[in-house]
Amino acid sequence: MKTLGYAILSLLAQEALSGYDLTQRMKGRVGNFWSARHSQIYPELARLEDGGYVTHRVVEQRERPDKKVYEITEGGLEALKDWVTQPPPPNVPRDELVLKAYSVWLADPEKAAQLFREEALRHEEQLARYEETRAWMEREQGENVRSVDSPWFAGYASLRRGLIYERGYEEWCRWVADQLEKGAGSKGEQADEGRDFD
Amino acid sequence: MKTLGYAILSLLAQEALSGYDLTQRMKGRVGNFWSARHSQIYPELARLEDGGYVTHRVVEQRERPDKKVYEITEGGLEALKDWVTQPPPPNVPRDELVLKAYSVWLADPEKAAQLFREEALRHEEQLARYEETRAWMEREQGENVRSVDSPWFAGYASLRRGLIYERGYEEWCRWVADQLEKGAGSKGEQADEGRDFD
DNA sequence: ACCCGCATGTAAGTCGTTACATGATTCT
DNA sequence: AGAATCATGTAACGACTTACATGCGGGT
Repeated sequence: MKTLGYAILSLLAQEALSGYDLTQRMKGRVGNFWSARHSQIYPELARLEDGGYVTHRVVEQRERPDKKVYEITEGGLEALKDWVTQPPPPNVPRDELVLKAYSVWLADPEKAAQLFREEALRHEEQLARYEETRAWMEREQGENVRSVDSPWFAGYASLRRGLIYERGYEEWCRWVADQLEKGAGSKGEQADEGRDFD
Repeated sequence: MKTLGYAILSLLAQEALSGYDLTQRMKGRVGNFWSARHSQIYPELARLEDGGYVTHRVVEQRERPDKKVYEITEGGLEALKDWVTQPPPPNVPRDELVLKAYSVWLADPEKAAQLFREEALRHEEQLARYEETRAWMEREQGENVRSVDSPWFAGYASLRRGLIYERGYEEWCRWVADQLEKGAGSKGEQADEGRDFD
């Protein structure tokens, strides 16, 4: 099974969901480090059902179209459990901004600094959203968040990765922007201060 | 043009290279946040040449097969410069380990802790490699590294992203592993100490 | 003789995105 | 009447990976 399948099972392990619900979740918590569109989700659900990992029942709704609610099976849960502790294949992150940084020596420093300041803002905003979620989790789910066998702990753990990631990203963007602004204007001018990063 | 094209131009902006050379570079410095195989590189070079971004000349070698050495053109350099300061499309990082963390409540805590310790080691090692490169850069290229119009500065900047990324990743892995070990053995047991992350 | 590094390509297959397609119900 | 949300699918296309394919020269 591919990773998308496990991503879906991860969500279904917590609650029964329709394809539509799953699509919404894939923009949220899980989606911060794994996203998918409905055009991927529906066929994958069919494959999962084929493999016996999930089952569905049709729920009729007044005032809404009918929906198929998927539930994880015993087999699905077993497969998921096994997968969790298997070492993942090495991950080479792709990041276009870092690639741009690699060619930033060619650019106008002021324009480039602006780009990195804007990106810093993006990540600051995302960080703020994460912090809010974190505060809410600790306030409302403080005990669950510390129980390693609770889904809250797991959600909190992946959220933490987001926090660290965004912090680091923002810090980096600002550092690049600072350097570009320091060095702008006067050609080849060096730092007399600026002992950083230690 | 797609990102891969700019990745190649980024390297050719610093020196003329063959497809084979580019393939090697794509596992190295640039490759830490953008990688490609030779099967992608050769066709892309042909497209770049078609678009007038690069030219090649055949270099005959004794004791080695002949090679095509590619050089960036004026047009290629302009395109690259323009691209550098354009805001990149939003980047949703995919990370299977974070996904595993999201389902870690289902797993055996000891086994999971082991997984995260192993991953922490991976990132510690990568961090050490980056630190080595950084030390070398600062020792041998101290002045260039601080000149925003030098390729060394650009290389240093992207390296810094790697350093921050790996530090954050390692820290996160260890935190997850610690939590799992703390909570292992006694069911639903909580933290009395462990005020962390503030 | 065989494998490794240099060197350059093509083909098949997988994964993901964008676009196409349909239809109900609620809100403005 | 028209847009927005809920709801489920398929088709076409693009990017990337793995595998196929070839050939020279040097080291073991």
